[in-house]
Amino acid sequence: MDYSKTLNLPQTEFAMRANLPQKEPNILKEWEDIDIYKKALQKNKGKTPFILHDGPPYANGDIHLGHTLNKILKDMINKYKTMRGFYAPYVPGWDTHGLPIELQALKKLGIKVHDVSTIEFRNMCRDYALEQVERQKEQFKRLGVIGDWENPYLTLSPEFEAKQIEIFGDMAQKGYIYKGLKPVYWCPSCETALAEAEIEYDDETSNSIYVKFRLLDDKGLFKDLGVNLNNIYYVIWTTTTWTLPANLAICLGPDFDYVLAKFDEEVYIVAKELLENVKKAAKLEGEEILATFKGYELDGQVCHHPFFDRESLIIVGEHVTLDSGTGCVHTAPGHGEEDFYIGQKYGLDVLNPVDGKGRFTELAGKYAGLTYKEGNKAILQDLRESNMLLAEEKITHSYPHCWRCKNPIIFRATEQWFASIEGFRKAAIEAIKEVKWIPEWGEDRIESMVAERGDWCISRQRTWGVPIPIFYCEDCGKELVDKNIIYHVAEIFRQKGSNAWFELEAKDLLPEGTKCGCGSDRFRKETDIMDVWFDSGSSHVGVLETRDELSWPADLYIEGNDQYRGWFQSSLLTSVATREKAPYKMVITHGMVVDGEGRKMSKSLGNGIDPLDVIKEYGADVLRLWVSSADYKSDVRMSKDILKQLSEVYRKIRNTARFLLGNLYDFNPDTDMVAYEEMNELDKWALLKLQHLIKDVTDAYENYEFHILYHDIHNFCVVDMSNFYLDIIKDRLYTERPDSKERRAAQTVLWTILDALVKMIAPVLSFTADEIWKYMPKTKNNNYESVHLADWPEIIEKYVDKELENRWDNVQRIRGEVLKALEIARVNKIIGHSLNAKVQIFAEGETYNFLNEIRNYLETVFIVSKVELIEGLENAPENAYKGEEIKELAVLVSQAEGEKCERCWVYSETVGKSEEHPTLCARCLDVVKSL
RNA sequence: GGGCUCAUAGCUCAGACGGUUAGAGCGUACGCCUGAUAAGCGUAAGGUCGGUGGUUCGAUUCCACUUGAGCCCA
Repeated sequence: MDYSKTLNLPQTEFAMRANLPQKEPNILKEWEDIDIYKKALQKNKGKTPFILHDGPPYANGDIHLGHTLNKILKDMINKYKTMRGFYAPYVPGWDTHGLPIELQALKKLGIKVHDVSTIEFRNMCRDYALEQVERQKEQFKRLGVIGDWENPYLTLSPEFEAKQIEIFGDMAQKGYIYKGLKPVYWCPSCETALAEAEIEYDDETSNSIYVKFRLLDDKGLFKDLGVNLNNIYYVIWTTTTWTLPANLAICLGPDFDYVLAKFDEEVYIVAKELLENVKKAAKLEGEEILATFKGYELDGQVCHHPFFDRESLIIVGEHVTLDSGTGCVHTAPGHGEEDFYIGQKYGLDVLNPVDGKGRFTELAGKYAGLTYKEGNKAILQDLRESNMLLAEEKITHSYPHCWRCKNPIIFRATEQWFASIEGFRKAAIEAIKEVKWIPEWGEDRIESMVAERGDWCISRQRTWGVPIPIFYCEDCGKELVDKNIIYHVAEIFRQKGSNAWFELEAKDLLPEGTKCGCGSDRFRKETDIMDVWFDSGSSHVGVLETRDELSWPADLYIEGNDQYRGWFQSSLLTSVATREKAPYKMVITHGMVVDGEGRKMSKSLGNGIDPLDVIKEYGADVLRLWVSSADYKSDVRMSKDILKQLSEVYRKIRNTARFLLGNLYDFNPDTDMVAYEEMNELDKWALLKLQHLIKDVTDAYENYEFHILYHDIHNFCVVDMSNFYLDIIKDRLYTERPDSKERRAAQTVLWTILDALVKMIAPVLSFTADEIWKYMPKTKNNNYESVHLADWPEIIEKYVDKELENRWDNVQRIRGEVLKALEIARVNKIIGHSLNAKVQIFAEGETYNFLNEIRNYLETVFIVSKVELIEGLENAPENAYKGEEIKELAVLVSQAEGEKCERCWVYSETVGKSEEHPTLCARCLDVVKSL
């Protein structure tokens, strides 16, 4: 007779092979069909809100692992919060303006900017951006991210633009917006500003010159040197002669040594390390070192400009290097970015003597009218004649060129709009302190960045963006910066979108009857647009304040650590400037995605991994598991090996769930549950372990430490379940009567565990959890369409029995010793399967007493056919295994006596006693008879 | 060059107010099972805690420097 038919073997349709790439899209479809996002919101309507505000990715290109990490983290948080009963709306967004989209749109259509009108071009950019949004949206959805995909936020939407303009208006009213000069890349032949992405580097031959600046004021530092001050010169080095008219300072490295080197009558100040370099260039020798000073000691001295009747200040800056030159850096804030920033610090003017065509203006005095190239020659000649030129050489170096006309470009100060940070810097730093930063060092990082940053240049000489809503009087040229006018423009944008700025004339954009202070009513529009960081930095208002389901401030922002300078900061600045508070209560940062060696992923290294490929091969749940597995506070690694490991872990969790499902095929939790009090110790122990797991996993979610719960869940599946509890209770599940109390008790435990487990993995393995959910038996009042709509598992305190835990810790220790003894017996061919074994345990003292207490569990827990407990170690034969960890214990393994029961595989001397069922043991006989 | 950050077994992570042989799981090797079966179980091997120096009776844990890596800036 085939007794296997009388066993309760696992049955389930839940497939062992996940086949996620095929299955996930169907689950997505179901979510969409039931509108799971709306349902989850509906369920928690009126409960405490939790607002995670999405940082908008840039709408260009396919998503990469960085997006993947970011979006899945957000999704795990939202799903967890939803299950905890929070009202957690998630409105994803996109950053849709900016240069890369301009460039991509042009490239895609194969046209040049001037081929089309501004409006046409802006519409093309918009179309391109929207196309990219749709593309990325599908990819994000495929990751299993749930949110309001039907209605995301876009920085190009009229409502958003209007809000942004209003923020600008509020800042303007508080006096934070001003116009100033700042150097930008400029092509004199195209007469246009260039962005960094529009620059190509090419070799160029230039004059490399060493110029003397005569000392005017030594601040008393050199008075003991016995040198005529008129003979002391700072020597600078430059390759852009034409920028000398704009020189306002000489910058030294604060910690470098500077020498006063005397050659004949003249004394030159240069960095000690570069003296040889200067001597070589100027063909000098035989110096006398009069003194050495640190750069910071010389700070504040004053020189005379080499050819203008003007001063040049000695300053210090960290950007000075000793790679080349003299260590004394010619500083022209109008012609260099570093020079500009250091100039801001020292309060220097931004002198700009060059016009848009690259010609010197009147500010350049005698050179006015010359092009900068002609100026190069004229200035050089003058320096030679006035004996201010110490040396000259020709050098070939890499120099920026315009990508369009291929001509060399210049750095030139132009008028730009700025947001003054000084006005609200203190408030910003106060606001930072009110925010919870994870990791904690984030607070120091952003604080020091805000403390040290310069003013925010918010204007861009571009087309695809939100216009700066400023007008200029046609008659007197004065700009009109007025909150009411700006709000008026905002309202027009709200109705018509920002294209209105380009479609309408100034008078139609202004409130009726607007007049300049000079009496004129004729105005022209500003042509610059805003920095895209101002766009996304306005999202806390543009999104949180415009949607009924959201509220300001956000509970959480979570982005990569590159956003301290980006979105975290731009959001903070616009928020503090207009609302005196941070727009977020908590900020979490994650690291960047790097390869298996910790190196950044790049095309050239060929070490990149495409999430879309991973989805095709493994499925999105494996990516989600990856996100949960890593400690995202530092950089997160990804490689083929890591993927392999993840899929193993996935498999283990899946198979554990599958085994639980397989043994619940005939279990109805509404009618078959066994009360805790009626369970045996082992079952109670399993429930105890589950309580620990719930506690640890919940804590980990609360602390946003997903890698902790990843390990907890995996360890629970492997150690507590697979290796121990599940292995042990197979016998009971399979061989007892289906409806016996013993089997129902085990099933009650399995069901309780599966129910909690599936909920706890749902935020991570969102697809798999829902698949499991579909197959598992559910109680009437917990029968949601999706696990994502279910409630979080609760800890049941009475299951947390410390004494039970100690006892079973002890059982496990003893089991460890027995398993070693069994393994030795296996190696010696005494047994194969552990059920072949009879185990004799010799013990004394506490150990013996304890074993005696749990005597009835021993066969079960060791999964052997027979255990004999014998008091007294001295009774153990020589060949018995001596406990390694537990000295009061020895184990002797032998082949079990009796016959192997055909049904339960336990060896028993009762086998053969029945004539009807000669191959069954007594226990199975009872069961079979009763069926 | 500057600011911030990271560095524990092949992998992902624990750990310690400084103090006995630094833990887990996976992977690997070997074995068992064939009633979780493209599964399951067992045993074992694996680390001079990135390097150097210092503080200390004692440091992987504290300090300094250094190497490699990442982000931002210059």
